[in-house]
Amino acid sequence: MLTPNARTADQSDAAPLFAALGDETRLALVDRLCAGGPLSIARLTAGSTVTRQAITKHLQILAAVGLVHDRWHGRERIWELDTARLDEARRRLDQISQQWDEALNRLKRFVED
Amino acid sequence: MLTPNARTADQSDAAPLFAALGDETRLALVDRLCAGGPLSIARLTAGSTVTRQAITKHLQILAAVGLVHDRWHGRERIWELDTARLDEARRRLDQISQQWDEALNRLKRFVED
DNA sequence: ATGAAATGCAACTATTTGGTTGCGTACCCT
DNA sequence: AGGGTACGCAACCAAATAGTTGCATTTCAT
Repeated sequence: MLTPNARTADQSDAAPLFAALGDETRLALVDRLCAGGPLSIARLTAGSTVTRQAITKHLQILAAVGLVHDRWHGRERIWELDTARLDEARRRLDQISQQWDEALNRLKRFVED
Repeated sequence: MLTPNARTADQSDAAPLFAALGDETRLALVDRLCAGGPLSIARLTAGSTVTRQAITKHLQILAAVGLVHDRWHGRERIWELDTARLDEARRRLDQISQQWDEALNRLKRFVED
């Protein structure tokens, strides 16, 4: 429809995603799941400075924005990156950065006139 | 050098950047500065639900990660996107998403074996 | 069957965060 | 000169956040 006030269509709920990533511990968790594949809470806790319960909470926050999901395997709760959602998130990041890029180019053209 | 444990080189301080973007109000500010060019605090406050002081604080948070910077013009404090840093941030986002992408592909290959 | 391992749940705490109000100051304009 | 406009600074507040500890539950392995 391209209404005059179109702005920010898809990035409307980008803030919670950024917020979920805006923590060192959580970013490290994403990192480890990225590099190491599915891991149990105990595994993820080992090497971390914080307690298992803290790790659990962080994982739940990541799950709330769909970046990870869990699966039970015996007495272990295995967490893994949600590849579909993660890819979606990646595309959203690209999209936002592209929006910024376009806007910046417009600004540059404006300044250079 | 490609050491065995290379991971996360440049995304070390990505968390504060994500955190700065992880707030609706701040994301909206970035948005407005993106679309509308440099604006004063009063201008940025108009149309927002929160007070001028709140806006000021948010701008300072964005400034702390280098996304915006300010410049005095008479009695007005003009805020604008820091294009250089923003571009850097954009590239960092791309880089992280690419890292994720590669890791996910590795995971997929691993699963499909 | 029993003990250790992996986890959940709940209560509690301290710090950070997002926001406010009140008041003072600098600047512009008529 | 004097009033309105744009802003800073500081104190304050409520809610959210990141973390803890303590205890109960399930599951595995011997």
